[in-house]
This record gives sequence, C-alpha cells and structure tokens, in this order.
Amino acid sequence: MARDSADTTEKILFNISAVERETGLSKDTLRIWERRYNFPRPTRDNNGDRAYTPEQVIRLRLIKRLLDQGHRPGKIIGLADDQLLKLTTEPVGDAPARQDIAVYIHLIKTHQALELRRHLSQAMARQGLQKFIVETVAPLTSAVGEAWMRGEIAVFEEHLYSQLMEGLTRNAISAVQPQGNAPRVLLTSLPGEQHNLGLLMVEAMLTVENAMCIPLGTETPVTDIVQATRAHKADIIALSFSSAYPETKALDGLQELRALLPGEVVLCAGGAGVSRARRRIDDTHLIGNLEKICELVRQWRAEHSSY
Amino acid sequence: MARDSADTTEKILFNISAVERETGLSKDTLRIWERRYNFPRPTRDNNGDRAYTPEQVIRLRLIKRLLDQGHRPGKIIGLADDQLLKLTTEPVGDAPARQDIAVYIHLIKTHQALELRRHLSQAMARQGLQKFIVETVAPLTSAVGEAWMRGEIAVFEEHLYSQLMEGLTRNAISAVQPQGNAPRVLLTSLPGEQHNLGLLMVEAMLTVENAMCIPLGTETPVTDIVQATRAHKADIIALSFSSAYPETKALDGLQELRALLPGEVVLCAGGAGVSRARRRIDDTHLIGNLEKICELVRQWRAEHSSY
DNA sequence: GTCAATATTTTGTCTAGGACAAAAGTCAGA
DNA sequence: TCTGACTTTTGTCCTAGACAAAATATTGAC
Repeated sequence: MARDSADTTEKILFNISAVERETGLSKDTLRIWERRYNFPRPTRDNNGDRAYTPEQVIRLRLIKRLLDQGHRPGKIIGLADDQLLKLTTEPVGDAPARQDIAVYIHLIKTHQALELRRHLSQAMARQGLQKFIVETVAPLTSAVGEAWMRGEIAVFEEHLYSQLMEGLTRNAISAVQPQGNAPRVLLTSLPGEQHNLGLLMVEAMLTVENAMCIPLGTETPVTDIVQATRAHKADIIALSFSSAYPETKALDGLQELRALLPGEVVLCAGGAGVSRARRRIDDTHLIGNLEKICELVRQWRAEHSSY
Repeated sequence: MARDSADTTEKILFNISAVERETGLSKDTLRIWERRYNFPRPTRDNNGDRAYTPEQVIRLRLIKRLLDQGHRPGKIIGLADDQLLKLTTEPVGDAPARQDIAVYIHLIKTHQALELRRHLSQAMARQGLQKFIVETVAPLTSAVGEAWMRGEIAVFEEHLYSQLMEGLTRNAISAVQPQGNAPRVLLTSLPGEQHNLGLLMVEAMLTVENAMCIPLGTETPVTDIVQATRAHKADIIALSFSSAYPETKALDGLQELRALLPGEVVLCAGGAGVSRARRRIDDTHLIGNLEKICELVRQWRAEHSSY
C-alpha cells in the first residue's frame, strides 16, 4: 500500500508525506516550490521518490512560520538561513522578552518535569486561572512552538510539555462548575487540526466565565459538528486552528459549517491559523485573542438574559 | 490561490478537499477509486473540478469505516447501500451483554453528558481506580468503538465520550503521587496511533501501582522515544496500539525501537493492535491485558529493590 | 498627493494518467 | 497446520499543464 515512511538505519530522511505532516505544507505546494523556486531540492530514494533531509524540513518549518506571519514565498525562499532567522525574531512584535517564559523553556529543555509542574502550579495559584491562561499558558505555548520550529526543542520535549499543561489545565477546569443562565458552548476543531491545548485554554476561560462547555476534542467533521449542535442545543460553536492549519482549508470549512448551521447559532474561530485571514465569512467571528471569546459570551448573555 | 470551495447557492456540494476532510480518504485515493471502480462519480463544477454530493460523502464514510474494519475496497465498493450497512452490523463482536455497559451506551446515544459523568464517577468510587479501569473503562471503550463502527454511535458522540473519560481518568490519576522505589515508565504511541485513552488507562493502573509515569501523549517518533528514554532515565517503555493500527507497522516499529534502546530498558506493547500478533521480537513484551503490565512493574521492582 | 479602478504577477490547488512497492490473498509443498 | 513463493489489489508517488484568487503594481481622475 503505502511506500515506506521516513526512517532508515543510516540517515533519517523524510518522504513527501512526512514533510507534509511535519510542516503543514501540502504535497502539491512542496512540488511546485521545487519547480518554481528550486527549493527544497530533495534527493531521490531508490524509487525516485523525494527524500528530504532533516535540515530541509527545519528550513521549511521556518519558512512556513514566516508565511503565517504574512511573508511571501517568492521573497523569502531565496534568503540565507541566518537572514530567515532574523526575520522570525524581528517583527513578531510584542514579545517582551519575558523572564518567566525563559525559565519555563529552560526547564523544558533540561527535562525537569516535576520542577516545571511546580512552577506552573504556583503561577496559576498566583495569577488566577484566566490570567494564567492569557499571560502564561498562551505565550509559553507559542514560545515552545517557535523553539520547536527552530529546532531548539525536540518533539518529545514538546510532547511532554503539552501533556503536563493539559493535565494542569484540565484539573483546574474540573474544579469549577457553571450554573445559572449559562450559554452552551461547543468546543472542537476540524479534521486535520490535532492541537488540543488551544481548545483547553478556551474551555478554561469560558468555564470561569460561567459558560457550559461541551468539549468534543479535536478533529470533528463538519457534519458531526452540525449534529452535535442539535443534540446538545449548543448556542455557540468555537473552533480552534493552530498556525500549521492551511488557511484556505480553515476558511472553507468554516464557510461550509456556517451554511449548515441554524442562523441563531453563533460560530466563531480562533487561533493562529485564522488570526490573520483577510477573507471574511458572513456571521462568523474570527477571534484574535482569548479575551475576545469571553466578550462574545457576555454579549450572548446580555442578549438572552432578560425577557 | 485556492479555487472557491464546496458550497453554492442551491445545493451543497463538496470539492475534493472537503471530501478528504470529511472522510479521511486522500485526494489521490478518491481520484483513483473513480478511475478503477467507477465510484464515486462526482459531477464537475464550472472549472472542471470534482463536485461531490452529500450522499456520496455519506457513502464514502461508510466505506471508510468498513475499510478500517478490514474489508477491501474492491470487494465492497460495488455493493448496494443496504448490503454495506449489513456488513457493519454483522461480524464484530463477542459482547457479553453487560447491563451496566448498555446503560452507559444508552446515555451516550441520548447525549446525557452530565448523567453519564455522574454514573461513571459513582462506578469509580465503588470499584476503586484499578478495577474501574479494567472492568468498566476498557470494556466500555471497546463497546463504544464497535458501536461506532456499526454506525450506531456518531463520531461526535464517541468524541464526547472520550473527552469525558479522559477528564475523569486524569483527575483520578492526579490525586495519586508515587514515591519510594518507583520505576520510571515512559508512556506513548508510535506515529499514526492517535488514541490516547489506552495510554491513560495504563497510566492509571501504573500510578496506583506506585510507578513514576512519564506520559508523552501519542505519536512520538521512534528516535524521539530513544532520546526521551535517555533524558528521563526511563526504566520501562510502554506503547499502545489500537485495533486500527497495522500490525506489521507496529511490529516493525517495535523492532526498530528495541534495536536502538539500551538492553536494560524494558520494552512492552499492548492494545488490540498487537494482542494477537504471532511474530515475536526478542526482549519485547507483548501485553495481552491491563493487569499484565502491573505484573511487569512488580517484577521489575523485585529485581531492583534490594542490593 | 490621494483614492479608486484596472492590469499584472504571484501563488496554491486542481487536473490527467502512468508507475510501482507494500499489503493482502492464494496456493503448493513440508 | 504452518512456511515460503507467487499473484492481485491497492494507495501513494511521479510529471506537467491549467487556472482562479490573492497580492501587488499601475493607471487615471480629482
């Protein structure tokens, strides 16, 4: 069936599927870049299939990240590695070089899991859940993602961080029970989007905001979201898209979903994958940051509270 | 950039990207099925692009389910719809008709999330964590999976069940803190295996058994598992494989991992994906059920306790 | 100079059909 | 009943051309 994937005894090479998975760039895109820009130029294996080196994958990840920031392939693919790196550190804008984030990153890199958990627990207790999410979890997760893209953090280190943070957040959420006039919010992502942490952050924010969350986890097909909306009488649907998610795919999915949902259901999407989208969809809220979704809930409540 | 997506004013049609998202079948697969089996045969839009009807998408989903069960496309694509449905109900099970399981399934199907959580919480309290995992979570998860394959449970219902169970289990785990002479157990799955519930069950069992678990979540590449083993000084590696995971892939992966790991590290694998494998790998334990892994830990402890 | 309308370039996704390796199925012989 | 060799099935990769939508550049009016 499938050709064999990436690994071999000697040097680890990636086939085009693996690179698609690793970078979020579609196979078609990878091929046409090779044709047009002469990069990446993978060697070929015995079958004539493309075989990408880890270095190429790292560079592609970096480029993908720059694209997500608004750069254009034609302008940056030709640049040298150090120039690319300079672009990433420069304009991301409001990274205020936070000391605490650096400490967390250091603990991740040195595999001090227990110590990391302790620090984060303390931060949570100190800041309160919502502030903890907005000011610590979100920027730290971004920082981890960036470090991973630059190759400074290994996959398993990122995995462990995710697990730890997920555990911590879930625990905090389970301590809160919403009641009263609570809007019912369905939380999930579209197929292809596997990151759960973003959804969990939203759940934490909303639970504190006294919304009744219905978390479906990741990768729910559009038609199932529609069914779930009906079954659970959801008032609001919130979808999360990480930066690796193809923007077109995200917007297409949202448009399709909007067409299938009843008009009174509020649909909103957030995360790096849609935050800089220009295309608009009628009656669909593209959320720039975590606080915005709380506002949306408050607005909903205002419109539905008294009658 | 992208062509415009699925929807139009009148009837909702899906483009090939949308179908890929909805069914999990790749674009290449969809095109070659059309060429080989003459199904699906989508109409074309103004640009000559494929436009699939909702009915075709539903049928493709059904076929995909059957493929995951082990059927082959050439044998089933030609069948009539009712015959396809009959296949899903037929062969799957040896269900011992447990009353409590039936109740849980009913709650899942009727979307009574809170009620389900309450019932499960009570069961956990009544049985204790280990017994709860072995006698309730494991069989219930199997039953849900089977019902899903038969089309009796929708994707979103299965998703909600998973989320609920995950939350419940994680909560229980976090209440226990191992100490003393605790073996360090690395928990994860290989790339392609996304099911986390199995790993969580193992984590629960082992944490009660006073082992120090290092959960990496799912889909860790082999080389990263090796790195993680070194970084965290793990004594035991436990991998989980669900029934959908190709057996050959699992065994190959295990063999590769075994070759890269230090000899003193214990490697073991469990789950439906390897439970009835005939091929053996030296120094690798294929675990038939959840209790076995506890025995393995006790054995390790016995060998390393006194010196 | 500023703004809107129009033209041009850039970019990603679709198309077609050919090729081939890995998985699954089949069958003979120990 | 199992092992090994052979055949069929099946999914992913390949090349290369086309085109719409987004992004950018240019024109013309005020």
